[in-house]
Amino acid sequence: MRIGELAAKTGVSVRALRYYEEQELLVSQRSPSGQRHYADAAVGRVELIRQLYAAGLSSRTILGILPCVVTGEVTPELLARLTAERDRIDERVRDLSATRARLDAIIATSSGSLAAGKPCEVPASSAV
Amino acid sequence: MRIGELAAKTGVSVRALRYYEEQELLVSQRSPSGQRHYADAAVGRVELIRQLYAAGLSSRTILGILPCVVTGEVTPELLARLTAERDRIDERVRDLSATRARLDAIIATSSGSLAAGKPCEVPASSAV
DNA sequence: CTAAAACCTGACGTTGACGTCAGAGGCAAG
DNA sequence: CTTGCCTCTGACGTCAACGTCAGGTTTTAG
Repeated sequence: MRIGELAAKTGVSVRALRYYEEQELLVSQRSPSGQRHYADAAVGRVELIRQLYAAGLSSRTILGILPCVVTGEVTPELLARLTAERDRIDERVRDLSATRARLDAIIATSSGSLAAGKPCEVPASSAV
Repeated sequence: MRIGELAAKTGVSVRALRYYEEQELLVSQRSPSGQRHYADAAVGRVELIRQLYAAGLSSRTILGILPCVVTGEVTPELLARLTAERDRIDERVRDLSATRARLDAIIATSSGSLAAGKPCEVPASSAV
């Protein structure tokens, strides 16, 4: 398939796909005229790239761990990198959960108060 | 306290603190000569700002919800905003957890294989 | 055959949260 | 008083992940 079709299938812009190739995250076969052609597997590949971007990894980092995610060939060094990224994600989830709890506490108390027509109060932990 | 001390206490750069003020996230008393002075409460305030930034909110969004997080005064509109941001965080946590699981699966199988000296294999869900 | 649609490369523009530098003023210690 | 650190206000620089535009080629539909 050509780049437009891949873009349509993945919901990623054509520009982004060319950017991924520039970053060596994605490869393509070139036709004699220079047009990019992709195998069906490219769809999954792009989705994987998007997922890792969404997890906050940079293109540089993704480039580092992509080979082993794709092939399963894992050197001890790659394993360390994977573990480091997993731990970073864990930490991020903890941070997000803490923030979520903080917002949720405000939502819970204030929506209750609003419903009851009472003045709003908020837990001391939020008072700054 | 002056800006350098606040920076030291919060681990945030002086430049960042001035940026927060520019974004109206943080206020300061000015001395006659124009120097910024902060109350002790500013430390907690800066930490709150950092937490919200870390949760992926923009300065614009933080500006929108800060008043109610601080004072607990919540209008229905603010409540909607809070809820929207909480839901965004939830979604983000789900995405991150999915990615984490994917990395973890690779880590688990490959580290086992490495220990056993066997060739590495990876779950089909990861093969792209 | 021809026009539209898709593709190419190259290069500059964008956005957010600051970093960094210039030039000038403020403030406690010796 | 002056040395040295802190602070001030601009204002330009940075970085990532693309967006967008220009100018030209290729493919496809009729």
